[in-house]
Amino acid sequence: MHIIRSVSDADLLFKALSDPGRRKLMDRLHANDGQTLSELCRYLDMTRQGVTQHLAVLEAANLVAVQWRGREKLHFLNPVPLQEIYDRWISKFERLRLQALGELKRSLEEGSTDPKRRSKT
Amino acid sequence: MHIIRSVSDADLLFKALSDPGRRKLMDRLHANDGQTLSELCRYLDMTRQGVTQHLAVLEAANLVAVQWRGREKLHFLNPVPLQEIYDRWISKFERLRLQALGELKRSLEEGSTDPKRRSKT
DNA sequence: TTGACATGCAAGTAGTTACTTGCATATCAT
DNA sequence: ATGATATGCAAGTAACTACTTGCATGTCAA
Repeated sequence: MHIIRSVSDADLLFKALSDPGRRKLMDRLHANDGQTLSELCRYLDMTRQGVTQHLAVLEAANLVAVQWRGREKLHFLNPVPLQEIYDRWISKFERLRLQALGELKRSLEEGSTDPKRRSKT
Repeated sequence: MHIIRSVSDADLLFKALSDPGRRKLMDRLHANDGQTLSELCRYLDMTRQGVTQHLAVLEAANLVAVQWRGREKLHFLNPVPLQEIYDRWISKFERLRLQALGELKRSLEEGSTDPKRRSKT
């Protein structure tokens, strides 16, 4: 008995990026934006339907936008959601990282105590 | 018949971040680093075992490090892998984003053509 | 030493995900 | 018009994920 799952923007975004095939599609579009479905199929070892479904996930996460040209579907990257990941997740933890680096440096200079292993006094 | 799934570092990392409960744990640790398992359990509406398993995924992705103090298991954030996401995924697409902003600005100033919707001539 | 606390390990399960196959539809070129 | 191309939609399935329950183990405090 699971409770219902959240479907926030962040969820769609991280879920979309959690598959190596989808990340590969992002990479291929980064190398050459605006490719058709058939073109993108060449890079992945699966059926066209599989690729279609992966692209649909990327679209749902707003990482890829499509534009029709006749019978062809062109795919374009939208880098904005990635920036949101940075703002929400990377930059927030950046301070912590620099702080940890500082502590490491300091403890190395002082020569002894590991900053994480201080006793409970 | 699936082929075997990749288990690269990037995969562990994105998979770890793809669950809202695990992201919540990261947030709680960000607010207060070094909490025990029992403390972290208070924030999530699931059994201790569920939380344990989520923390194990974060550990496997190297996002959380543990340290034992008697019978208590303390959890500490490691922000370094997040930086790797930035280097590999965000910064790479940053140029594209700025470029798109520039094109948008230009096309707004010129007043007419949407840069993505140019005809095939 | 005993009981309460903090945690681990193993097995079971419902729901989700990542595919597949098969068929239908629209567009382009001749 | 006809065939080749580009794609969509629906249903089926194996593997995976996110949990749960039950029991075992180690540590602390009186």
